[in-house]
This record gives sequence, C-alpha cells and structure tokens, in this order.
Amino acid sequence: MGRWEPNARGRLEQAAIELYIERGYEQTTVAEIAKRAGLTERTFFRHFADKREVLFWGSGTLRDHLVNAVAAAPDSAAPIDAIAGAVESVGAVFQERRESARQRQTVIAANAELRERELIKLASLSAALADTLRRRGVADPAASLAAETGIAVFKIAFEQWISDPGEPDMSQIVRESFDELKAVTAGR
Amino acid sequence: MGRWEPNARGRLEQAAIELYIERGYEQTTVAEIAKRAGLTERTFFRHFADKREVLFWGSGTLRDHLVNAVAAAPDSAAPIDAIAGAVESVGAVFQERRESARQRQTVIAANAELRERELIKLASLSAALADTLRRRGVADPAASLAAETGIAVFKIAFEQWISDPGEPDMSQIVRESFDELKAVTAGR
DNA sequence: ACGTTGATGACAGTCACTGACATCGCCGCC
DNA sequence: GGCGGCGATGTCAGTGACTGTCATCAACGT
Repeated sequence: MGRWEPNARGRLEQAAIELYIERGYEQTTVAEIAKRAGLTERTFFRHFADKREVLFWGSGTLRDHLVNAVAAAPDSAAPIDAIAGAVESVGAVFQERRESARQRQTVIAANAELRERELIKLASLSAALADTLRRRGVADPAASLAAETGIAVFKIAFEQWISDPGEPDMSQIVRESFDELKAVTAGR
Repeated sequence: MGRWEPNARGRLEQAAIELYIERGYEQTTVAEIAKRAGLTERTFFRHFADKREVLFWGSGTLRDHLVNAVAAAPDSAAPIDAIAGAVESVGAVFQERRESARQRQTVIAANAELRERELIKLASLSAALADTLRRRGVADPAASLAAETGIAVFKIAFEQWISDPGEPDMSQIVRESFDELKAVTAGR
C-alpha cells in the first residue's frame, strides 16, 4: 500500500475533473493537475496512460458488469434480449450518479479528443459484448450486430436520460428505446 | 492556384500513406512526411489539422454521398430502408478501390489513435444521417436509432468485405447484413 | 514597374508523453 | 534492531506534435 499520502490515483482523478470543469480540458495542463494533487507530472502518467484516460477509468467496471449480465441471461433468451437486459441493468447502476454523470458528460461533449476516447471505449464495450454472445453460441454477424445495436441504444438512451430533467429512470428509457429499435428495424 | 510544385496536399497525402505503410504510423514523424513531399512540417499542418487527418480526408465526400442518397429516397420509404439504400449505394462506390481500402484499413487497425479518429468520423456520418432523416419528418429517437444502426451495419459489412477474399460485392454484403439486422432485432 | 495576394519557409515556443536514474519509506529477514 | 529489497515517487533530459508570428516568394492585375 501507499507510504505517502494515500490514494494518489484518486487525488489525481479528483484534481483533473475539477480543473476540466473549472477551465476546460484543453486549458488544463497535466502539470497543473499534478500540482493540485500534490504530485508531479511524471506520477500522473504512471497512473493514467494519457491526459484523457483519467475521465474513463471506470469503463472497465462497466464492461465487466455488461459482460456478466449477458453471460447470466437464460439460454432461452434471444441475443438482442440478453443485450437489452444487460443494458437495462446498467441503467439501474447509473441511477444514483446522475449529477456526476451529467457533469462528466458536459466536459466530454465540449472536446473532440474526449469524444473520440469515449467512442473507442464504447466500441470496446461492443466488442466485449459480441465476444460474450459468441461464447453463448451466437454466430457472426448476428453477434456483432446485436452488440453494436445494443451499444447504440445505450448511447441514445444515455443522452436522453442526461438531457431530460424530468425522467429519472434510465432503465425505463432503455426499455422504450429497445422497443423503438424493434419498430424502426421492422422497416415500416 | 499553385505557383510552386502543384498539388502540395496530394503529395503530402501520398507521402504519409507510403510512410505509414512502410514503417508504421507511430514510427513516422511529420517532418519525414513533409520531407518526402518536398515541403516543410509547417506546411503539412496548414493542409491537415493533425497527423491522423491525412488518412481521413475523403470522409467528407462519403458523408455527402450518404446524405444525398437518403435525401433522394422516395417519401414512401421507411427510415431504415432509406438508410439501407444509401449504405448499399456506398458499397458500389467502394467497389473499385478494394485494394487501397484494405491497405488503409490495415494501417488504421494497427493503431489505437487512428481507430479513435475513424470512430468519430463514423459518428459524424451517423449524425449527418440522423439530421437528414429529421428533415424528412422522422422524429427522434427513431431518426438517431435508424442512423446509428445503419452505420453499425456499414461498419460490420465493410469489415467483412475487406477480410473476405472471395466476395467482391460489398453492396451484396450490405443487403445481407441489413436482413440479418432485421432478424436479430426481431428478438427471437 | 508595382503593389497585392496566397502559399510556403523559418523559427521559437508550449505541452503531452517517455526513458533513465536517484530517492525514500516501509517490510520482512536474520 | 540494523539491513537489504521493493514499490511508489521525484528529477531531469529528451522527442515529437502542434501553434503563432513574421519573412519570403511567385504569379497576377493594374
């Protein structure tokens, strides 16, 4: 464990988010983040691969949650329904963190580099889901299609949940979005 | 027009692609690209916003093509079918450039930064398609969902077309993928 | 001829990120 | 209870992407 001030990573994360909100991502230097956390620039890069990654550190947890939920779906569930159930259950996890999610999303939306990073994280979620489906015996391209469309629904439902001040239940939005997806892809 | 050697941008693009293939994206410096093109580093950045953009310069054309194709679909066409027709027509455009597309894709696949850039370009295609659908009177979230799933199909069909040595007809793969999408989202 | 204009060159500067090496504080071991 | 190992941090020098600024130069119209 740590012998200096504990939780260096957490302090860096906190300092980074504060500064990104206060003066924007581009206007913040890594040296400033490290200074606010009482550390050096070099140490920042020992904890995070780059200046963006500090905002996306939790995405591994999200991926695990999704993968586990899909793996736990009953064998009888169709691929798209296994995915839909997993995404719904994520909605419940986000429920309590709505304000911090909104803040984070505001920072990301304001900067193209951060949006790029968000997209590749979502793509890695999709890849993990497709993998899980294949392990359940779903062939390609059905596995990839179900995973990609599931993540697309997640993106759209998340945006809606963040921007709609009246609807606090993300799982509900996810359900409606999957229904809408079925209607849309039915073709008429 | 130019008073020096003509087509500076084209020379830079050519030099960049050659070097990315020869020694890889990361191992290539912008100074080297500029030198091969007979120009300076500063001039490179006057033509391309950054080192990655040189590989994605044509994406504006692709976006225009897709948007026009969706806008030209008959009013009677369902949103997903308008999108499907547009993506299919793109397949025909790619038909002749299969080898260069494969080469380009190999470079992109080998580097995470380039994959990020590709994803944000695809996202901008999706946003443009959703916009076009809205102009046709399609409400959200149906417009966004149709656009996102359409781009997802495009991604998957493109990968398959690039990697399958036996199937030269991308439009055909796109058609099959949309059929598969409909089966997948039907839910059973 | 001359001034204008647009593309390029030259140059200095910032900042993200990396490699190498030194340091420091705790932990276990004898 | 000193000692060596070890992991986390600091220091420093360096590379390379990208930017701002000003000079230069070749065509073009007048």
